[in-house]
Amino acid sequence: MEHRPDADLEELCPVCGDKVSGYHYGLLTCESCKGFFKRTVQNNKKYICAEKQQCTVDKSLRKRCPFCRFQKCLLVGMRLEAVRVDRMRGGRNKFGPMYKRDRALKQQRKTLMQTSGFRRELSSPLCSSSYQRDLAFTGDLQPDPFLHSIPLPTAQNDQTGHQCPSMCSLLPFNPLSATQYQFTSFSNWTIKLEHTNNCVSPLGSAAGIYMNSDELYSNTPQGPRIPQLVMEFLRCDPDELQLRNKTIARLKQEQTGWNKHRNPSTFSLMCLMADQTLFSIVEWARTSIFFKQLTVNDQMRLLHSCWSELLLLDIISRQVLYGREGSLLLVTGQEVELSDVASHAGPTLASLIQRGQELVDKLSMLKVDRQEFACIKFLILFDPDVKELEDHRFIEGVQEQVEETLLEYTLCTSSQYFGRFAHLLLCLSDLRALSSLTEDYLYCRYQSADVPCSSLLIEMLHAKRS
DNA sequence: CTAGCCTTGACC
DNA sequence: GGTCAAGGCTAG
Repeated sequence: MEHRPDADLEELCPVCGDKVSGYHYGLLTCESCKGFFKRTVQNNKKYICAEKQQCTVDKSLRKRCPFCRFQKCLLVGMRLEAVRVDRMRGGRNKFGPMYKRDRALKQQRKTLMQTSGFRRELSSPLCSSSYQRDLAFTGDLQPDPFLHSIPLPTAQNDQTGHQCPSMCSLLPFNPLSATQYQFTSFSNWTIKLEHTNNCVSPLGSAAGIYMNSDELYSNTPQGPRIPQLVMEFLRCDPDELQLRNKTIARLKQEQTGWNKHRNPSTFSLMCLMADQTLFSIVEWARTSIFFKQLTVNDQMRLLHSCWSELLLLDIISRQVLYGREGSLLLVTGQEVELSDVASHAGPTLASLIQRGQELVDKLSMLKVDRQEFACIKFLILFDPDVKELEDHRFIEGVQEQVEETLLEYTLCTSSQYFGRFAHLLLCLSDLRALSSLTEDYLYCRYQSADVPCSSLLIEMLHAKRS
């Protein structure tokens, strides 16, 4: 891809939307906002807003309210300290390397977006309808002995009884809606959602997610410098052993009702495991950075939109990280031979398993690690294309931030392999296509009354179709 | 006061 | 010597 040095200038000024003339005081802005910011800081100007400090700042209205204009300059990340106290002209300041890095990142992202077709509208060409119709739905994974023959492992730290609440009740009412926050400090991270006039930020993104530049990376003495946000994602990640124990406890509880009649089908067991995994996914999201700042409505919309992608990623990442070739590692810790699974599945399910396995192979070849899976989960969750979001801008900002973080991480850990990020995005496209097919399949099974009732899985299946 | 253009000078 | 983000200048 050819590099055009003036490609930056195609962007719009984050303050007023005018044409960008270059990097000024920390980020790409237009000439007039550069001048305005300089005059304001150099002359220590104090403005007053005649309205409610919420004036629109765009190219035509930027002169109307300097107070709101300056607030917006700070909000988008213009740096006070880039204005020189001594007024010395020319030369370079400490932000030089930052501008350089930002240029490289922007260029790389642009290239990757163009080449990988990452955006959802460009991906998933096989989604649902046409492809699904070609695969005749033929029903069941036969109730076969291979799963039942493996004793359920013993749960450690046994969990107490299970309830099956709906997702809404799992997401507690959030007393402060996102837009009501001024600042929400979280670890080293600050998510800024309203105007404020003192922030520290290198290259603030549109959502206003700010970090202290000294705290961008973890300080591991050996090995690659891991971006701090990746460490935060890892911290949010659920513990595999806990999930295993919860699932086993749930299955054992369900088991008490089985013996009276006959064993449930393998498919029903799989649904129960998926259902329990969904609970853990909701719990993960609910307690995760950024997500817990959203309104409950937005939380529900995001989860209803991406549950199957997260569910599949959970299964697939387990195979990549802990699995053995030729076998399927279940969330319970049980291992079943893939050939057994495939031979008992109908053609639709067999084809889904086949495609899933191909994705596992791809990701295994890439040696995708826990850090990358953790980032990908956030990429999936914060999907700005979801309809009717209340805080679309914030969600879009998180998405951009996570993309940048994942790109940085891949460059840190495998600089010799430049296309890693693009490969990961391509795998994500595959995952999206596959999850859509899987949803269709599950919905068919649900309509045939094959999916066990009163489960989160069913709530999710309904959500997108209602 | 605004904003477009000019000058400067450290860094590559 | 070229680049480009600082500060400076000035008509409107």
